[in-house]
Amino acid sequence: MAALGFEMHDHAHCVRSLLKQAEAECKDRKLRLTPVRRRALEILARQHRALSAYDLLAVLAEEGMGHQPPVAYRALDFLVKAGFAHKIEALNAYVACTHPGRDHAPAFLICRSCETVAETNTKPEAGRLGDAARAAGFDIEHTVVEARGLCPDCRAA
Amino acid sequence: MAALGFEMHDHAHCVRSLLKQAEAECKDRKLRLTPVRRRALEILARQHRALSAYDLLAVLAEEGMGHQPPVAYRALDFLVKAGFAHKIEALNAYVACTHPGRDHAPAFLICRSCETVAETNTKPEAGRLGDAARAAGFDIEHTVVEARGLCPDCRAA
DNA sequence: TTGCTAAATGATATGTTATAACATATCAAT
DNA sequence: ATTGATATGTTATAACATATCATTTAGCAA
Repeated sequence: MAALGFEMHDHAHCVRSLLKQAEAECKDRKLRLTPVRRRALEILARQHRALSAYDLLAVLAEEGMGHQPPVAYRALDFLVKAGFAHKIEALNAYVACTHPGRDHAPAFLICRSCETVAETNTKPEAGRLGDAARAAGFDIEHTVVEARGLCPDCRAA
Repeated sequence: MAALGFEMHDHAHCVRSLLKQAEAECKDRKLRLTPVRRRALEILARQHRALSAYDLLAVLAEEGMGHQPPVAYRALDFLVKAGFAHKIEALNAYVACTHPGRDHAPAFLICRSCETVAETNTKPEAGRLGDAARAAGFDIEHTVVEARGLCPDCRAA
């Protein structure tokens, strides 16, 4: 599974398909992709970068969809719980999920220069963390795996 | 390398040895372990839990070592840069490093019930994250690896 | 020992991220 | 139509973090 986000691609298509997937999944799971939530996802999806809740709020506000922090946080909360977005803990910011569908343990490559965020995934059970957890008798419920560094383009420049 | 923090141990000794190591290393590296910094490290080290900057500040303040946020943040900044403490991104909080010595890529097991934090370490180059980074041509400079879940004691209870 | 410099501290203010609390609106199933 | 559940609007505040500038202290060279 390669990382997404550092390569050129048909971005409009990428956004559309993300939205479509979300719609389909909401229908399936009887979740309500309301206008604010839909728009929030679209805003996140438009860029392979993390937006702070307040960045998102500013855009929503421009479009008359709510001016108060809870508007953004509720939408983000929904998207994250539904698996359509992830929080980047190291940035206190949020990205659209680019590996839609089923359960996954995401991991992120975050460029410190252009701030592009690429999502890939991990197997929490495997590797050193899994070993340590097993050795300690610790039951892992959720993992945060984030790498900061330089993406190929920024290294070149 | 096993995780530390979920087992009984001579904690007073654990703190003393941490402080000793920090002192020695500061001498070596010509860093200044000033009273506030030393006390901050001691406060963190006393518990295998993460403290917020404001938690730390409250304790420092009780002891007359400064009442304003920058006091805590400066001390934490020093300790983190020196490698004597780590920030837990998922908690916006800080723990004393229990794997003293230079350069390491720490990983944490965080109990959601008792909030104990155990430190272990990873090899960023290895595993799925390393694979994804290599595949993408991404140069990793720093990693955040944190697992939330239940520690053995809390599972038993 | 004095005076210089860099580092550390003190102090005020402000910026940023996140949630509590309560009122209102909308939906969806009787 | 009434009810119960979910979503939104709105105000206020909690929690986390940094900028800035004045002052003090430590380390060191003349």
